[in-house]
Amino acid sequence: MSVRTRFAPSPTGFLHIGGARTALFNQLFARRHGGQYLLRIEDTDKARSTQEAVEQILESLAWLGLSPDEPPVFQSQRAARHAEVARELLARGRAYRAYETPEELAAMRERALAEKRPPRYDGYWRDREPGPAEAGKPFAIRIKAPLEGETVVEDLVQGTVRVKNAELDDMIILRSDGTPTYLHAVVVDDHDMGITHVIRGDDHLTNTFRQCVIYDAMGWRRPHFAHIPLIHGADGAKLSKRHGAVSVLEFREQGFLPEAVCNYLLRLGWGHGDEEIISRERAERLFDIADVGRAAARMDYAKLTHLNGVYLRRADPEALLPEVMRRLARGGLAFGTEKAARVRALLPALQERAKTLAELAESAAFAVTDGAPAPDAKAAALLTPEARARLADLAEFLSALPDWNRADLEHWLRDYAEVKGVTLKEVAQPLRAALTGSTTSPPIDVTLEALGRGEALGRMLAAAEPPPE
RNA sequence: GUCCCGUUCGUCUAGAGGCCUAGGACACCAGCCUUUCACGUUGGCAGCACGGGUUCGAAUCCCGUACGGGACGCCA
Repeated sequence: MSVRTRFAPSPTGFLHIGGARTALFNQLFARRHGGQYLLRIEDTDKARSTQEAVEQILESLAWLGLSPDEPPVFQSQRAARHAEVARELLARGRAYRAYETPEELAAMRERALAEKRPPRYDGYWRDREPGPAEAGKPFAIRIKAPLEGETVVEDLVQGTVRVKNAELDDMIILRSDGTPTYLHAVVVDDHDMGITHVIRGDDHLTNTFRQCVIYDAMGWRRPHFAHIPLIHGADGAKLSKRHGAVSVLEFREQGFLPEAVCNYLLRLGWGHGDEEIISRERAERLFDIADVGRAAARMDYAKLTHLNGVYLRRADPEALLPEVMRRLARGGLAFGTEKAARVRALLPALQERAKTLAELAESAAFAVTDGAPAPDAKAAALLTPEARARLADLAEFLSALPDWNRADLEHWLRDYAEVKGVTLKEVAQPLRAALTGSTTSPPIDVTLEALGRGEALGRMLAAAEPPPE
């Protein structure tokens, strides 16, 4: 049987980074085994599910290259089927009608907790026929869990996990309003979708036993299960907003590359020897769910950022250009083709120095301003009266160059420094301050060339003037 | 309260009884490279949670303890 996996988020909010990893593992596992990776939107909770969330999840997955191999299944549209299976279980005597109201059950649970007993349903209606008093009363359908023995799950990640059936109670599979509960809907859908491997967060591990009851009652073959650990924040607690970015789209906004995010997520909880940089293609060949660790991993933004820098350096500058332009334009900088050309010329040198697209755009900003940006404190300190005089002199010297290209510029700059009896650094740093308003930039020859003769000389002369008081 | 799961440098991990005086990566510190910043490079810091077994030999196997996480809903 061909492998089929699925990612099943509920659209009650944005897709967070932990969900993305679950999706990634599902896709990689399916690809590794030549199978399909599907998506099911678990939107049975009408009150909390939103269309915006659905769209955000789809967009997040698409950005990460984790779009499913088949159109997504919407759980809410399968309600009739869920009810049908519940009725079948009832007909087969594997489930029964229970007439307690939600309020009564809540009271029972509270009492149990107060008496320090496990809050389990007592099975009151399990072997009882409804009497005249129940006629017309709403009822929920509960499944009959086995009373003796134990349920064993061979989890691909967690290993053999077993629980005594006495620990299991008869859970509700169909609510009194006819809608299915989560546990029930998942089993029916996974079965109908032909899911062979359920790969999900380990917060579902104990749910698995209860789902097995349904599989067994229907006589359905249980899928293989793999429960992967959750991602935690830097402090070890469940990942949440206060730890920084958690939404996938937030990472995109902050300028992370999808390949870098996936590579990072892959290495979180999984490793292949000492390899750190692993392409998607390679991951599809190497990934084995059995190698995933059993302990929760902590989100490390510093490492993600480093990895992003690696991918950014390797990226094709032309592919990066539109996004950099977009960010510059959004930053309120208007510019035409001439300025765009400067950015393009600078990009290869800039991308070596940036860790994120946000940084990249920021570092390119000086090229599209009108004249040099106002110097920052360090740059201003470099523009001493002496340095300004030198800039004027240097501008005159450079204006005489027959060609304006990087190689010549470097040559003549070195020559100039030697003639003046100063180090190249003493020439380059004030020049950098004049051109970029900053003490850091790509190599000075590259910067000069990218700005173009007119703009570069103009900025030098402007900086040569005494600063306004 | 009951049940389930986990624990190797600060973080992510390699490690499947001798190859481990525990390897790599990020972060951090110091040096080198250098026109700045990055990159690169050299070196450093730092870990098998604890206690018992088993064994000639344990990070690796077993048991307990501690600590962390998760589940116990007519939520998903």
